Amino acid sequence: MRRWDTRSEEDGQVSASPDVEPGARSRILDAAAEAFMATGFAGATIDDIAREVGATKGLVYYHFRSKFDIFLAVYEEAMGRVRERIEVHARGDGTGRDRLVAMSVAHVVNLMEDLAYHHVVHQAVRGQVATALKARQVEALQALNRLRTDYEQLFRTVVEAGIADGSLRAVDASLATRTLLSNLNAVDTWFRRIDDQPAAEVHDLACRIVDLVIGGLTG
Amino acid sequence: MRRWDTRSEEDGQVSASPDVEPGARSRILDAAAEAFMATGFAGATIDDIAREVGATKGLVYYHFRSKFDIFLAVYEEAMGRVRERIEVHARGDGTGRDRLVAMSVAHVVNLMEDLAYHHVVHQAVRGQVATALKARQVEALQALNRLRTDYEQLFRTVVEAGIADGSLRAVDASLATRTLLSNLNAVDTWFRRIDDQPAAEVHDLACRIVDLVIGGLTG
DNA sequence: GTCTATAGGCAGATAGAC
DNA sequence: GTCTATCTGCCTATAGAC
Repeated sequence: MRRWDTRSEEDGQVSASPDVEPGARSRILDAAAEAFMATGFAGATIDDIAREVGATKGLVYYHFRSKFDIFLAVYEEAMGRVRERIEVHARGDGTGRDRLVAMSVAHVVNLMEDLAYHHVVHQAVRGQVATALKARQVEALQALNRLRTDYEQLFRTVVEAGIADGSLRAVDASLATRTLLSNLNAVDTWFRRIDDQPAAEVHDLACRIVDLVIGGLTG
Repeated sequence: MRRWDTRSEEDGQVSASPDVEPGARSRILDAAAEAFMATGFAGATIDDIAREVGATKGLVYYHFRSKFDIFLAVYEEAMGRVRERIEVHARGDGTGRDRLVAMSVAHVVNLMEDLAYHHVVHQAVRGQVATALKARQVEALQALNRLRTDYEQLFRTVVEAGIADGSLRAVDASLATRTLLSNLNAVDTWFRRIDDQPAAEVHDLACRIVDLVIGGLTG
């Protein structure tokens, strides 16, 4: 994937082993995601981000051209991660309903684990980003929004399959998909991960939520 | 209810007849809600709000002490309106499910009609407000958050009633209520009212969404 | 690569004219 | 009541030292 935001090329490939110290770029992205979640894109300052990293502005501007470019990079990272996690479940040979449940659980687990990144996507989707954008930034943003639409399309295909094979009610697939995804995303309103909360607990909660969202409240 | 935000007392009571020109205060609140929705609390400027009203900063600061006080006033207005609309449906003699559906439809219709006000509540709940707050502002915010909690409690009571009378599945009432409300609120992510969209159409859409949220996707 | 210093602009808030 | 003018501080972004 093309990179629009980085100045240096130092960090081009993902670290091979998972337990090496993450590069400055990754740490900045993590810190930025947290800051954007806490006070919104406009409310977060570069100093906030730098402080969270344990550095100063200088570092941040060495790695990114502007605050909005950081936002774009977080957005891209978020979409890449969630897409990768969900895709496997979209294929598979269960009923539409089975696959939809698997995708939904994976989506919610990812949301819970990457909560701050998810919030950034949320802000992007809502369009709550208030800067005078340069042409290349508009382009990059649109490209990411397209990824986001493709992602929704993936869910829609499975919803349609479920209706066709009788494992889901015959509802309006378009409205149902949009409602489903926004319902799943709504978890970010109230969920806050407790320190050291075990993965199994997170997974269990995600399953219960998906059961409520897909199964409904009625018997 | 105590007023913390207004300097003048001119606008103390709501206009008796609905078709008089709304006062400056109301127009500022409407404009502020729109601005906060568009770019977030931090991103919106007082000049944006004033421009939308067709006035200048001076007017805004005559009616409100600070930007955050405007935010509080919008939040209060939003909670007052939605509470009033929902309360009647919580009582009534139907099953828990019937009442829950009625409340949910009313909630979504209100959300669609007061979309911008709803977004402000959303930001408040997420805590995406980034100012150094004065003691009296913290107090006011907490009071409104309490109203918000009470509102959720109203739904929870009905969910519990529905489980008790067998009209709803035996789910965890606390998680179900939180999920239900955040699902309903998630409509604000994608819904945008089309100009002059008739009320009947809005109501119909709300019913279909509530059917999906409460009834689920499975047969 | 990372820091310090600072330029430059914007926006919240106030004072005072009308 | 509403406007204009202005103060003030903060925040993005850059320049240049180390």
